[in-house]
Amino acid sequence: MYSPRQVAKAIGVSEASLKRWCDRGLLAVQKTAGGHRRISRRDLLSFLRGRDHDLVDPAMIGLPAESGKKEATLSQETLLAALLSADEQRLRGIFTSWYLSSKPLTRFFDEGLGPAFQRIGEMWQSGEIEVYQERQSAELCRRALYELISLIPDASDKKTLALGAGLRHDPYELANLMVEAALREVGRRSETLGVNLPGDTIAKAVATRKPQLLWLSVSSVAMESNFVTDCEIIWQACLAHQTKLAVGGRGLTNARRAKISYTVHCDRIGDLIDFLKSNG
Amino acid sequence: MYSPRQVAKAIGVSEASLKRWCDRGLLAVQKTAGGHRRISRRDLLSFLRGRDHDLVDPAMIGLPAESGKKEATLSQETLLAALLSADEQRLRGIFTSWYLSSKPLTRFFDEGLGPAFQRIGEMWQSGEIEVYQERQSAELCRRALYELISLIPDASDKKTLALGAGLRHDPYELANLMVEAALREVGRRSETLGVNLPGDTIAKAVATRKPQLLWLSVSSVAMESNFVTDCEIIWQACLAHQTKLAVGGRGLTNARRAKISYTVHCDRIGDLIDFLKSNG
DNA sequence: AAAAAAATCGATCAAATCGATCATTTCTCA
DNA sequence: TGAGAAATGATCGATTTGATCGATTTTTTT
Repeated sequence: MYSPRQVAKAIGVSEASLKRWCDRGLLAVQKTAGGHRRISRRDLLSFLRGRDHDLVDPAMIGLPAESGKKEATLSQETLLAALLSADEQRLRGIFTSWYLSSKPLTRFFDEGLGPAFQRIGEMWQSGEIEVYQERQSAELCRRALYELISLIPDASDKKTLALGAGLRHDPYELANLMVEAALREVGRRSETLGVNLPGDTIAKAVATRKPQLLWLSVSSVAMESNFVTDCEIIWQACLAHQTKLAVGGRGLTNARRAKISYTVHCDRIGDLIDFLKSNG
Repeated sequence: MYSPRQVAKAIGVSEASLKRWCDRGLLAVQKTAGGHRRISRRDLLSFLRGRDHDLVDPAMIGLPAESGKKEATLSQETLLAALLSADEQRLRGIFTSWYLSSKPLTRFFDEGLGPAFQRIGEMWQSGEIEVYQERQSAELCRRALYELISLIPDASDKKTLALGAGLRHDPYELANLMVEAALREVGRRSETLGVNLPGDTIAKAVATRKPQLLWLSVSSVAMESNFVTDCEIIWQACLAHQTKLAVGGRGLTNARRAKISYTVHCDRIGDLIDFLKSNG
């Protein structure tokens, strides 16, 4: 069951109008004991059909609107299905409906999308799925993330800048995009430099752009010694420009962490956001 | 979604005229439950594309100031400047303004964007710019291309499918996105599998999805022998499923071409589109 | 279970849009 | 060129929309 606010956001009208439509009988509603309107998925759909209203996304049905713990696991299966079947429409629907639910994106990333891609990675390595399915999933996900980012209003805080980057031989872009979306959600200006970058050019970027934060995503490390050297160069640049260095990612094992310097380590994207909230 | 007033101001006509155009079906509209007209961005842009109205006030509909179609020129300097300064807004403006100008996207790609990136590649290798600038340019370009693709109306031809892919150790994604946009412009359904793909999984994708066309973009080749083997595997799969194999890209030298089989070689994206027009 | 936080209620009001009408401008073609 | 047709822009009262308010209900936290 959806609340008037959710439906209003989903189809891009004001809450007031939506309530009036309900009261006029254009959209069937059920009421709670206390008199609050609740709209069932079926009624919403038949309303959209009848009005030819494929406004924001008809795939809003993709995600249950219930709250509770079932939702995380549920959305994971839905997510996996959409990703593996290369169903772009459905995937975008899942993204936007999460965004519209006003729940923090970090939860979606840390408990939904991240685990889903971890699972896809396992399936790929075990041969359950084809490599191209993994790649196309990532491609679709990237598109959905770009769309999501564009949905989030521009940063309120124009001054502080956060940069995201990935090191050499580390092609996993999604983490950076998720971080960008999460940062933008909390009103930070954020840009993604890209992946597969040598350490010294990241250091140059820090020197030139002088970000308040640099986010380094580590998913795989090709050569251990290069990794440590790159991190050291970056760390020195961050020190020189009062840039905070946040590191994280599946590839950042404890052993590797011990060898490098950084301001903060974040296992999950939520950790990074929490860190920013408490440290300016 | 835009209201008639916003759109009227944006293109500099009276509200009354705009409403009449909607009612005559020249501009697709959706109506709210209360009967007010709402115009989607995509519908508006495809309307503008077919007529010679210019965007008097692009800001009215949230487009970058450079979105007027009169400004659609193929100035490489402008493109380069926008890319190297990481000016996303400006870049998007250049893209949309070209799209609105009704000139074929292939020209924009073959004479504008492609050469610009060739130039950026040279600047990167000669040390004129930093690696991160090259990567961020590509990142911004990817975003602009995604937006462009989403602006082009859905494929009219639902049946035929074209797939795009890049081989192992070949991370250049932009070509595939440009091809996807160009194919979509001429009404073809098109998907991008991704880059850095082994040959056998591309072959599997052909077997599973049975596309009418497979586009293989070659920008760099790491190991010559792998390249030839991969191409052969793919070619066999294409033969088995009546899939046409189109190859192209800067990395496809004459020497390499001689060693592989394919249906057609395309130096430019325009060549690929021309080939499709004459060969079903 | 109680308290705190968040969401929704119903009502009101200014602003925007509706459809229709009419004068004016632009286009078409003899 | 000039008459008729067609499109445009301006205006009207009626309706719809979006924003806001304090009071109430729902959800979350303690």
